[in-house]
Amino acid sequence: MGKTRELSRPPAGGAWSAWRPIPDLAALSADVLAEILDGGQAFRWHRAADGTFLGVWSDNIAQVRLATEGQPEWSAPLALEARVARALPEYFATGQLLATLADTLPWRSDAHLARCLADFRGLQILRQPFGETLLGFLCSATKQIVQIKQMLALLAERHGAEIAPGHRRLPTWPELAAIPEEKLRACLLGFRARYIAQTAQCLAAHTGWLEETEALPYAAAKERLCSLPGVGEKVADCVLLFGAGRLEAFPVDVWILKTMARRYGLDGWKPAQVAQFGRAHFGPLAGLAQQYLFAWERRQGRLPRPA
DNA sequence: AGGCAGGTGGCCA
DNA sequence: TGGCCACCTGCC
Repeated sequence: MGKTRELSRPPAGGAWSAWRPIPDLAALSADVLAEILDGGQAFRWHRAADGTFLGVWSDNIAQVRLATEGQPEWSAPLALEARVARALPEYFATGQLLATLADTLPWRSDAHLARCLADFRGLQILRQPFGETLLGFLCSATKQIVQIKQMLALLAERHGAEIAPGHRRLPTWPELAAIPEEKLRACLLGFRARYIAQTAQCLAAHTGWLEETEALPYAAAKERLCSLPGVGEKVADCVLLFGAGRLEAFPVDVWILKTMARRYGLDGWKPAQVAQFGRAHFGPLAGLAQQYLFAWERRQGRLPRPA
């Protein structure tokens, strides 16, 4: 194991820093790490054959892997090392102490939730850059993770600034506003290209709109997000959960609909009803609970797996 | 080979 | 409110 790791070629990006532990992040299983980085929260992490993940967010690039004891560790291109070191704690939301928080979920009265928590201990909700999270979930309509990743990879490759040799960030919203819809469409976006183009125009017309929205309380922030073209309740909740740390957001998509029907007997319930049930049953950490439920169903093979 | 896909918006009763 | 359908097109 150690040998193949040493023999495998480092990715592009020039010289890479030495591996260091991610501070304040407890040991994880490989399954849980994969759920965090490649389970539908973020779409710019790619797993190499040896299990190492390579990801980009804002102007940051990092590799992440598990040391032998399961301790997550990271490495960055030397030129970005200091910046990444600063950005990592926020991105992994290590200040949230979710392992402790998760204990306040109603697992004592919910046997299914209890086994999800036990099996995926350490599952973390990322705190991604708000604008990039919005872009990612605008791409997500009726697409699976593999394809969303493909769209964003193309957007970055063709329209994003280079941040290290061989690596490009996602285009910013001001940059997106300058791209004709046709060029967006060419990045495999399909009808989502129009949503992104129109949203970019909205944002360009209102400087500071995103930053203000991110700072608003949950309900007000969600309402504002839903006023953007292509953003409905589900997308807004995903953006707030994965891009703003609003753990009370409980996105309801077709999969959570199936999961809740199967595990909680909610057959035939409509999305709005399931959302209300979720908030009432799971409480202020409903979004975290949801991520555990997803992890469980994916392992059962009831959810599409990322490539 | 052809349907389907991790939503949203618009239109109709 | 509630249900239905178009929207793009790459992938299994």
